[in-house]
Amino acid sequence: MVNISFYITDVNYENREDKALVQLFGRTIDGKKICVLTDYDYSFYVIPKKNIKKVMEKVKKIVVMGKEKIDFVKNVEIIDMKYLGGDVQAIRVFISNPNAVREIAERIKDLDNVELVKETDLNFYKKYLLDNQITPLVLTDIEGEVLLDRDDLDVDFVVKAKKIKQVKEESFENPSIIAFDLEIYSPEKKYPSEKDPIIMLSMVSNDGYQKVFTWKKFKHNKKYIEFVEDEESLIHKFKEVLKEKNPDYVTGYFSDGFDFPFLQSRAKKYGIDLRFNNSHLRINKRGNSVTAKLKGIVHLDVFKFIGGIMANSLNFENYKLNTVAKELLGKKKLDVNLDELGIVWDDGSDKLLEFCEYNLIDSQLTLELCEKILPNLNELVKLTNSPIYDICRSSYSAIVDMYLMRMAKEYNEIIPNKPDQGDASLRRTHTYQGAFVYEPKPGLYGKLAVLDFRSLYPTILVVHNVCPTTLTNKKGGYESPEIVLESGEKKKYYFTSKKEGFIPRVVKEIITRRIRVNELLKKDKKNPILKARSYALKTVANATSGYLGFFGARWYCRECAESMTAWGREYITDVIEKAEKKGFEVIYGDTDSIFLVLGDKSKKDTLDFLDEINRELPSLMELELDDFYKRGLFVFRKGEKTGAKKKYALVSEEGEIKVTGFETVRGDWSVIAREVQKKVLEYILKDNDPKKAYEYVRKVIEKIKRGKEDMEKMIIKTQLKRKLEGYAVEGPHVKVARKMKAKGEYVGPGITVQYIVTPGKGNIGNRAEIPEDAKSYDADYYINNQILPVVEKIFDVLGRGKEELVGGKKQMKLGEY
DNA sequence: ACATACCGGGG
DNA sequence: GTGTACGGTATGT
Repeated sequence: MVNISFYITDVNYENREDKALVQLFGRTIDGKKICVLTDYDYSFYVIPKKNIKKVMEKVKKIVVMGKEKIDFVKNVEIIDMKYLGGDVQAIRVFISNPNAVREIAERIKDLDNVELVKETDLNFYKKYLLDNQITPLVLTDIEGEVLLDRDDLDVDFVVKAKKIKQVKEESFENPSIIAFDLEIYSPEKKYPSEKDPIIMLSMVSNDGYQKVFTWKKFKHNKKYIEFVEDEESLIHKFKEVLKEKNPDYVTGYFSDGFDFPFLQSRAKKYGIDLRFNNSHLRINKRGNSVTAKLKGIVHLDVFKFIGGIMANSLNFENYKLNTVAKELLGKKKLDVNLDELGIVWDDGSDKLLEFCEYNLIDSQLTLELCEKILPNLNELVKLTNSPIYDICRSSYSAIVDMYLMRMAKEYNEIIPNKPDQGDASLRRTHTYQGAFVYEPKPGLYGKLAVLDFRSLYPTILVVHNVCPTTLTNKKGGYESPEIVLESGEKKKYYFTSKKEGFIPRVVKEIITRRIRVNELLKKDKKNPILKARSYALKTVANATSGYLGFFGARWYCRECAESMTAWGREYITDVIEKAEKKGFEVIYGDTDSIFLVLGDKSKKDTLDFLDEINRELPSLMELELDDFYKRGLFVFRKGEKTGAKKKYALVSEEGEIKVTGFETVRGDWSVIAREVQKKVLEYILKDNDPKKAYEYVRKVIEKIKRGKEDMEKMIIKTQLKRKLEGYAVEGPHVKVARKMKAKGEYVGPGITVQYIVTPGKGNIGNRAEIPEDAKSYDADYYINNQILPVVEKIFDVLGRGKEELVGGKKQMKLGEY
């Protein structure tokens, strides 16, 4: 028997003979990599209509034929539980083989007097963590036997655990991390496809290890560069280094979507199995979302988390590595022209050094970003009891789901099932009235104050006890504002005040914990762990309210969601009325925020108004000052005279631009369109010089008309997503792809098609040409479809129509203005 | 008007 | 092997 303390980093399971074993990978307190194996019987609940003992006897006897052996119910017991707030007597059913759960559950559903079967739709490792209330990344004590016959696992030792306990709060603080990044060879100005080889691989770890592996020799004096024979040995190197260093985490930027899938497909070419802990590198494709998973070494894709969960609060212009590194680290990528990589590689010149450095820096930045987000990941892990791998890729609803399930276990609540496809799509068709949005008057405004409710929906949920478990027909408790249903019928919902609902209770816990954390944070402003904790608590609280109306939610409750938005509308409109009574000009408001034009009011008047409102609000609710702003721009709705909701730009007193709702021009637009949009926003918001912006655009349009604009800037790039035969509707890029194929170029899914729209009549597709074959561009197309859509909304507000902009000559579609 | 296809991140 | 991403826009039919 040994006693060991360790931190769980990764949770998996393996099928052994007659049952599944949970595998807990982690790091011991003295730094050894460990895999702990433990028995676990999947358990779920059966709620009978009546005759619980009889039903239990029948359940006990169920036997099903598995692939190789017979599966049966291992054990049953009667247990008092709660389900959606009510007390129930349930049968708890234990099964050793998780693969048999679904079939046995189906058989039970067919028995007489069975009302509900619950908790069968959770996968094995999640269920293990929930049932045993195990939190990953928290110090875990085990007692067990060391196994000596498990060479298949790449760890320092393997232990079969008899007892597992988590007693201390201590969490895993110093994981070893390796960041990696690939560079791919590609012919000039083409985005690489999986037919192209990997030519560089950088690996950087937080213990100081730094390498760039590449297979073309050139002169250099850098220690970090190591030459290898060819692409094949480069891939072997990746595997070797990862096995040798055996880090807790391996990280990349968009490595779920790019680096790992690419590595996998190139490795396959050479018959290399990227195998860790007796398991392949697993690439999971679902729709457009790809994940890459290794067993025992946790893969964290920095982009997935920053561009997913964190993006909501960060609100960056985009989530490219360069932008994110600039914003979060104050560091930039090395500025090289990647279009030249292929040429430089073919030349084999010393310029390759620059690209190696570029490759290295990408890994360094990724590593730093990973360390930066680690506190946030850790706090969410501890809040939800989910493995960090899952948290890194989770949606908001998944995080709430996990948090509620974890709390359900603490409060003895049976977890509701996820809706099946039918239920989910039915829920999807039910819409309900959302938040109140005050329609802005389009224009450019000076001196603004923005106020918002701190966690409006979560506080409403708590204050009015909104929960599927408290929803009732009886009056006397909390009565929602009047709600207009889809049918036009008016209705109110009631929530009892006699008992606290499950969700209000757990959300209140979060809100009060966050208030406490924020108090500590005031004294210790830069503490990253406290910051991350506050952030995690806020994230979960805010997402819970949306979750109640989310079709895939376990604790779905449309009435709750409807009531919450109704109360929200009441609170915000009330504040708007009061502000107007005070003599403030309200210019805009959305859900939980209001925008005031200060005019002759002072900042102090604003703060006094805030105090006044807060004195009247229930204690948990609070209206806060978001900030004062120098200027704000509100634009028209497309083709209408009214203001567009959720679309505005503000400049802070420090001169920082905050843009909301303006879709920044994407990669499938021409360079010229992107350039124009960027400059126009800058001229107007930063320099406060609309005239300059206007003149700038006029000049660009002139230049385009004269045919003098750079052809390069007219190139539009679109990815080919399927085989040419697979298209029912052929867009311009598909037609161009056919031309490429006719010229003998490789054409297949994944390639990027570039084209320029040339003059002529008819479909854009018929006029789209391969850039090198295009002699001229269609000025009308570029003005009407690329430049004007980007700027017209902004100029409309400033009272300058686009007729002036394009000059006397009429453009297509101009009539409507 | 409706259907279809692509964007994001990555070289 | 978990879930069936998603909201927005342009082009074709």
